[in-house]
Amino acid sequence: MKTTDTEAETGTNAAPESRPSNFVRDIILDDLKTNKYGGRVQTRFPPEPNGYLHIGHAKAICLDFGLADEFHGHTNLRFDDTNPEKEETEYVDSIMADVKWLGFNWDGLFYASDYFDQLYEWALKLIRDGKAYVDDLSAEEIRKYRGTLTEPGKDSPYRNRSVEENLDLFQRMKAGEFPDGSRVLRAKIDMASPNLNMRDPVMYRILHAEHHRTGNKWCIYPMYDYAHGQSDSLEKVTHSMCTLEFEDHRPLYNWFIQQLGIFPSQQIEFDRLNLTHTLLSKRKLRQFVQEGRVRGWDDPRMPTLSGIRRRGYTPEAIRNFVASIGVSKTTGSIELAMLEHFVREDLNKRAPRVMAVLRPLKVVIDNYPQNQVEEMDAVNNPEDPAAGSRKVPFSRVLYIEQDDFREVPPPKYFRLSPGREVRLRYGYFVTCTSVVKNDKGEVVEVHCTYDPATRGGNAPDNRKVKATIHWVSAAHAVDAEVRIYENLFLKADPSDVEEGQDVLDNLNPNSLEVVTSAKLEPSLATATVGSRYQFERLGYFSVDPDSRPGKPVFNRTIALKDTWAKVERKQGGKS
RNA sequence: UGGGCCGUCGACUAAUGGUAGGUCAAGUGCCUUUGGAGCACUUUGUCUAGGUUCGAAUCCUAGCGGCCCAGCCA
Repeated sequence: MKTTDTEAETGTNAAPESRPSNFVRDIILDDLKTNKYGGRVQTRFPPEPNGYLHIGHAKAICLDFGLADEFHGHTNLRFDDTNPEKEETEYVDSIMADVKWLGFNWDGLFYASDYFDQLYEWALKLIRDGKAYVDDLSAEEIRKYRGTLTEPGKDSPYRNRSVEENLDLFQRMKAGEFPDGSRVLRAKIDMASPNLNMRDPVMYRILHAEHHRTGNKWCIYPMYDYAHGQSDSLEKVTHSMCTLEFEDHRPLYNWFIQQLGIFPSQQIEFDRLNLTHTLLSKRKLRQFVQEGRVRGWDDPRMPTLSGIRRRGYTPEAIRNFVASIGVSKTTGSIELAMLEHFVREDLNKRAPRVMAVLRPLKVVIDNYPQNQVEEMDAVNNPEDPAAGSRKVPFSRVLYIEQDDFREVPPPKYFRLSPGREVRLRYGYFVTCTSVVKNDKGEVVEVHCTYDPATRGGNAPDNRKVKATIHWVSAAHAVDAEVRIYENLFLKADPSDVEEGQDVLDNLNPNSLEVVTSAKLEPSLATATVGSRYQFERLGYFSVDPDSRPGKPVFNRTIALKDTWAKVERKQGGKS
């Protein structure tokens, strides 16, 4: 297993000693010390191909691959494809693409369905050993016989069939002699166990369904509990990490391995990722897609890896985020702000700066020569001198952001207003002299004068201005569509719903805002799909695949921190 | 109300019987040709009650609180 080194990774591989410890690493360290597995570390990432991967899976991926990597071990990608009714090749493909994008390469590529023959042989063995039996009870009867949380279950009347009869029936189940749901194969364990998973769990069910890989070869399919541990064992997995809800399954995981006398993989459970303002449920996400609440699995508002990739998040940011949140067994919820911090941190280092105006307000510099155009020098990235500089055209008519002008400036507002001088970034100092309004009284044009001595943005007399604002030359501007996203959920906990409502009622109706007439500096005319920029003073933006020649489409990845917005909020909102 | 797991700043997480620390968030100041970034500083924490111990966030007991389990899903 190796991580794929992407851009600007030099020196960011933190020294192992500075890595915060966690209980999973401690277990591995201990196993290494006691030579439990001959010094070997083998993990696996085992998604079911029934949907797209989301940020929660990123935690598992980073853990599975990262821990193995740390101890020079190996990691397999294994598709847990034991339920043909839910699984599709489309999902297999997207999962592989997402894992690679995150920066990981698997050693072995496996499918639980690779093991169907072996699993079947092992089932025959368990039957012969008197550890499994065919049950004719219906699903509902099985539920009734199972008992409850507080009452023990009852043995099925079919529990004590002879080995011969069980063998015959199970082989005929496989041969397709019985309809779906008519019989199951169950492990014979303990109907009175306080752990419901041990009350004779179902091993095989009859499903006359086409499997995305094995086609119609099988009409009986193993259950998760019967397939997972043995799959781990077959791959000689040493540390099988999964989420907390499988804790109660561990005794069963161990039981099958023990009865079969096969390689003893060990299951270790950790807390799944929960993020505020975010829903991480494949089922719900699928519903959003199917009901058209979002544009697809890769809608930039989705917490899927394909969604956040399209939005402009980087794999490095996600890996840093996951590393920072740690691993434990406490059930909690991480603030979205934490994720956003790592996205900004990474983008700040790598994203070239450009000037773009989202909501244009026309500015005319009255004393600037009518047809003059100057090429101003602009730094591409103040965080990265190697990024160099570019030329940006300056002329008499410009666009600035509507927010950067106020006819009546509120307290602490430093930007342009009548009589005030500000700096046009990389341009000149300009002073507002007058405004033009439409019949509704709205300012539609601002007139200024400039000081020719301040070319580039510095005054020879050292006078200061309190604000620097960005601009785009009207004659040179590239028109663009910009999509601005808000959280899909305004509530920190999306599943906190009123009586009789569901999460869909919590969906933020304003999660997408499309700005159709943004003005970009001309260097952006050739921006390639997927490339990321900082629009100065606004945020980070990336080029969407919907872009067409001459009409780029940008997604706002995330806004810059906005101290003014905070000040304004404190003052009681916009005036 | 049976079983399992878990309780450390607002959030996440470290301290492995010996100085309660880090990151995010929040706040203050400095700096600034991005009200960005950066730098410095600050606030707030061991669920409760007993016990063991020279010493407890850590071990024990009880209580309280949270999460998970009654699919022929994973």
